[in-house]
Amino acid sequence: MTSQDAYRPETVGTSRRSKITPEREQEFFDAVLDQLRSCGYDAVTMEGIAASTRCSKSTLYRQWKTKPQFVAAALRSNRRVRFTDIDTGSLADDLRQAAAAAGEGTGKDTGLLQALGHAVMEDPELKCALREALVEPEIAALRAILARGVARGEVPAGHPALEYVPAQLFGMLRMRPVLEGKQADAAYLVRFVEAVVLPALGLP
Amino acid sequence: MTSQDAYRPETVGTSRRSKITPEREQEFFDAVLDQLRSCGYDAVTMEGIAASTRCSKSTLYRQWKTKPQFVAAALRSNRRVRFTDIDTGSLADDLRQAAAAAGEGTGKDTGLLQALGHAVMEDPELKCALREALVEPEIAALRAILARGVARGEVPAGHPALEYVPAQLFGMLRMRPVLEGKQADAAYLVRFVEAVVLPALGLP
DNA sequence: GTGTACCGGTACTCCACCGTATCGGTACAC
DNA sequence: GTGTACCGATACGGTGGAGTACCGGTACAC
Repeated sequence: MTSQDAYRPETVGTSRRSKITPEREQEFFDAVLDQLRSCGYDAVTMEGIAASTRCSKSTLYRQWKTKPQFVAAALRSNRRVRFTDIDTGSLADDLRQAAAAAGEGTGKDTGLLQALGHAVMEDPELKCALREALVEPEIAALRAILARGVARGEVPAGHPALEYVPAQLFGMLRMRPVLEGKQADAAYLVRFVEAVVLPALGLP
Repeated sequence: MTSQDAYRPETVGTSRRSKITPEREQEFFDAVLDQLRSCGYDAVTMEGIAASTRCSKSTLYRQWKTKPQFVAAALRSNRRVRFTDIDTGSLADDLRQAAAAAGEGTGKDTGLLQALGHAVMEDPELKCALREALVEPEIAALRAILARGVARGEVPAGHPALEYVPAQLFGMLRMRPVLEGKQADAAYLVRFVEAVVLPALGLP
């Protein structure tokens, strides 16, 4: 009953059948992701999402055939890379910035990873969506940062610590809440990079 | 097995005259833990456990009032420390051995942590059981290893990398399956310790 | 032999959710 | 105005698991 005039003219004349605007669709996805993060995969129910977004179950099932497909679509909508535009010219500073950026979104992507941990094992489509939405883009961006550092000669190619850098960052992000009960914020991750990652790579 | 010291039905007021032997009880717990690891918390059903252990639901509900309490009891039965008896006299060797030991049980405790990730947020008893069964004993043992190294003067007290060692080990254990799709086995973890942890601590 | 207390089995109620079907209302096309 | 296609609401069938209730069987104490 509110945003009915937010519509795209160029899609009207064609065969656009759904009256769900992209903005409305994003509301559905946001509700799914919020619920995933706060209560886990099994707590995401079509009825719950329908109620919290004030639409009907029918509407959801018209757009997505099953719950896993719905959740997968929500994940894909979340695809965004945090580390892509980091390039300070110095590997140490790049890694500090990456750590800070990872700490920014704390409890968001990490929570999704946690929530989907086991659901992923039963639905391949979900697994695929999770990987391409959350895991691979971040890993690729981090590897690019490292490759630039190697190309500049800051670290010798094939340095044994190189391969562990992405897993270390994500691991700390993931494990601090479990071990210490505190979120791994930007300051914590930057300290970690300076105390462990840089020394292991032979950087100041 | 080996639970007589920590478990005595006749001394606990709750257990009346149960005919469930400790060995039989452990069968229940093992079934719960297996199911947890392979399919997640929600996949653990009282009916399923009863069927797979060829007992009746009634029997389970006579011993444990609810499913979360049952799972918590299973977790507590799993309490055992892997790092306690590591003491080679050298911090580097201790850490190598700890890494190897952590890799041994790969996919066991790690799987449990993963499976209970979100269920824990709704049941405080479960959360408590998880922490005291899996998290805190291992952390304490690792900290003891590090403290001995500091006491021997191998690493200066207050070295900034010290506080991250436990989280690093668990983080790698947990993240490699996600990032690379492979289990973090003992060889992988030992390589990690030698490539990252020891250099960060200033050890050879 | 008798009593007791537990075990296994099963049937049951309750409830939540998935996914489908139906219906009235309404925005837009023509 | 008329038609069409979608939306929201709601009701429904089906499934599956949490707990409960009840039963017959049986091991053990005395």
